[in-house]
Amino acid sequence: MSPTKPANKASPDKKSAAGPAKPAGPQPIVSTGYWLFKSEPDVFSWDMLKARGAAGEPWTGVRNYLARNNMKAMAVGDLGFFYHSNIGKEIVGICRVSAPAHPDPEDGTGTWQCVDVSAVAGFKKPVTLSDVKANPKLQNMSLVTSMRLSVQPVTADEWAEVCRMGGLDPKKLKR
DNA sequence: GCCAACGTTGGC
DNA sequence: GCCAACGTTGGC
Repeated sequence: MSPTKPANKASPDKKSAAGPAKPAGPQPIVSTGYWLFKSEPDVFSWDMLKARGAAGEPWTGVRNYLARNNMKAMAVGDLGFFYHSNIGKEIVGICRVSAPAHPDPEDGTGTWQCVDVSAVAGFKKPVTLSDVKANPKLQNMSLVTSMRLSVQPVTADEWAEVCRMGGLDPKKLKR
C-alpha cells in the first residue's frame, strides 16, 4: 500500500459535515507540533483538500509504522505542510490536524490509523524540493534525509524557514 | 523507465 | 533473530 495518500475510492462516504461548525472569526493557532504530509497530487491534491473545507479529510491509507506513529503523536491543532510528490515535488500549503489518530476505516486489521486534516492556507509560492535541498538550514529535514517517509516530523526552525520561503508568516496563520 | 533507498516477508 | 529476496516509493 502506498505511503502517500492512496486513491480515495470512497471519500464521499465519510460524513459530509464532520464536526460542529467552526467558531466564527479567526483564532490564533496554538500548535504543539509540526509535520509534513506527502500526497501524489493526481491521487489527492491540495486543491482537493481545500475543497473539503472545514470537514477535512481522513488521511487514510498510510501503511508504514513510522508514519503511523507520527500520526499517533499528533494533537488536534498541530500543523503540517502539504507536499506534492511525483508531480510538482513541492510544498504547496499548510494543513491542520482536525481529529486525532483513529482507526483507518479502510483497514480491516486494526493495525493502521489515520488523523483528519483540513486545509489552512496555501503558499504564495510553492517551495520545491530543490529549494529545500538548496537551503543549508533545511539539510536535516526529513524531506531530505528520509525522503520516502510519507508522514514526517518537522522542527520549529524548519517550519519557520519553509513558511518564510513560501511567503507565509507562520505567526499570522489563522484557522 | 530506471534504479537507489528502504521497509517487509519468510526461510532457516 | 538473521538476512536474502522481494516489493514499493519516488526522484531523476
